[in-house]
Amino acid sequence: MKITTWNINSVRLRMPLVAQFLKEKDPDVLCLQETKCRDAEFPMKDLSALGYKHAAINGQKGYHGVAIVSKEPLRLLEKRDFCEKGDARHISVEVEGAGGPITLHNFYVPAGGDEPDVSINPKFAHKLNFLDEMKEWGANGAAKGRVMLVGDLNIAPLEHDVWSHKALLKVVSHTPIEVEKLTNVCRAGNWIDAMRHFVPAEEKLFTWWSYRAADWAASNRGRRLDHILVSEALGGALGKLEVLTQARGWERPSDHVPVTIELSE
DNA sequence: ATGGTCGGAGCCCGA
Repeated sequence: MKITTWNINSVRLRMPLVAQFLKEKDPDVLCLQETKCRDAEFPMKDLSALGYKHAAINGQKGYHGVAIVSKEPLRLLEKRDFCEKGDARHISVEVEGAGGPITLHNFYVPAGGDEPDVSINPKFAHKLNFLDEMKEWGANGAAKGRVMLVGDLNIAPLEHDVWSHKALLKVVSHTPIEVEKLTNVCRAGNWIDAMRHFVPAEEKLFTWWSYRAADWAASNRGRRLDHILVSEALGGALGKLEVLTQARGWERPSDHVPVTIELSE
């Protein structure tokens, strides 16, 4: 089974790229973040025509929004309102894997604004609170059984998850406090970093490149903001990883690229 | 030395 996570930055605008991706890579399940539209505006007809007839959608007007689409049936489990702000940042489903049902969580963690200081930046405080709640949620049983957590976590935790560790120490997404919070999330749920299972920690690994660079590929100032975590029970099922870096060079791209994992069971 | 660019909404905000 192939599962892809992709921050699409407006699913309506990017639907031609989604179609191109699905035709080329043929994943079983696609998890999207930043869909930026209400559920009624989600391009379900286009996706259905591509063979993705099953969907679980948690959208809102203009901001955030997550969705899971699939070739095989999905069972909606929850749309959890972390931090109780009414943001559409989580959805979970059950999907049938070769070795039994899998619980799949799709997250869009708050970006956190520009200033890494909770006393002057409420968006940063929201991000840290969101991560604390994720930690509690994982510690209280969410990571038990066959569970996968994917999405844009808006944190690049390791030194080689950013183009320059030193230059980004005070830049939101790579500050020590955020890295510590995400590390605590992983510890509390015994989550396995599936991407780093395949790519050694000493190797650069990015999923996002800013729109502000004149030439994203030449400067290659990327960050690994998108993640795939699996519970211990799925650790042995990890088959293959593909980060589709070239998608950043497509016509009118998202600033994030699709990340696909294969599960053997 | 510190902009630079997107998307969606509606002439700014969030990323």
